[in-house]
Amino acid sequence: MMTKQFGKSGEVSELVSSLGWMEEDMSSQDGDHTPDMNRYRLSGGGSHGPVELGSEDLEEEEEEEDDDEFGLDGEKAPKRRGPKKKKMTKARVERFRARRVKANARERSRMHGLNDALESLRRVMPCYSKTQKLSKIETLRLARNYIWALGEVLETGAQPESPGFMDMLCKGLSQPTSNLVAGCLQLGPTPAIHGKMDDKCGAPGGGFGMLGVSGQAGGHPHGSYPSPGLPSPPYGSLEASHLMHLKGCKGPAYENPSPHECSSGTPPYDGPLTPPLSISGNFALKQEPSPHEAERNYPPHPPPGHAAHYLSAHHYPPTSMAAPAHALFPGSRYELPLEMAFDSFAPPPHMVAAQMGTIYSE
DNA sequence: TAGGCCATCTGGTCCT
DNA sequence: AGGACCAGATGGCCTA
Repeated sequence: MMTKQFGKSGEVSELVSSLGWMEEDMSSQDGDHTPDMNRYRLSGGGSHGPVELGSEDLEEEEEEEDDDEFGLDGEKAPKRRGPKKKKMTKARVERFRARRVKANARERSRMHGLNDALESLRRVMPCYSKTQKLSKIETLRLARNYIWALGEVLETGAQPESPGFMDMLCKGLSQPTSNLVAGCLQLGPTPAIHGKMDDKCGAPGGGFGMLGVSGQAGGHPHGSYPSPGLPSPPYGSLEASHLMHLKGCKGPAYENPSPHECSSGTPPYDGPLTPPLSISGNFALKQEPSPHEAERNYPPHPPPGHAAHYLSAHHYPPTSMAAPAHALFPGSRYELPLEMAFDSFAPPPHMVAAQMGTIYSE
């Protein structure tokens, strides 16, 4: 591996020159992460890095041709099979570098495209905030749940403000994300959210329903996760006793879909989170394409019929969440009257369906 | 300070 | 040969 020391002056100069081409490469990039780039030039300690592509590679290749018959302990090793490696001439090294530089640039832009797509996904999630971005994994999980939940709405005519809706949304999400979603979905029809959806979750001073979720003082069974991006806790006043209990409604659909689902550090879903109180009206959010999307000329959404068909045919997440959600939320589990719990901002199901048509027909 | 999240580089694999 | 995709490695930033 990279156990070789830079002892020879030739190697050092080669290293310097190889840093030079990196310099060129990086300066040609968008520059957002220039500090990050520098570390690759300077570290040289990692298992990767431009250093490896310099003359060292060249020398290693040449040495290999002489030495690779011998193992580490000097014993005769079997001859390497396959075509003999071509000599790394200067020209080949240069071509290799150039290709690597291009590949890096492509990979960067590919990942940027992926991030753009993720960002546009965030914007159609029930809880979108510029200041408090969902992580990638949470975005995907919430998207899955959202599709599932909307499918339920279309399929069964269930109320999107029904008790199960938020449970479906929060299924498998981390506690902070669940709290965030819960807080967002309780936004009332205030100018703060009508005016701008870019920071719904951060709408200060009300708009939130009177029923908090996982209140700081005592609310959530798993503790409170005040979200940094939230100016004030929108989830404040609901007693823990008003929250659903995991045991009460834990069924097949509430089990974590797969043991791998939360492998990236997110705690496994271990209970229903908060009582769904209202929907913030994100359904009515008309999305504007991001600059990147506009550039890319994304194909149009499928027609409403297609969407409805898809949702109805696949209204469960593609994992083991197989039970109809509405079957899992029998009756009221809340001690508060519905008229208190659901604010008027929640769109009725037919509006939801209509809005889905609007979204898909854009 | 540990842990989570992220951007980036890199080499491997598959495909055209 | 070259591009797309992927996963591993690395280190920075942020937060509890």
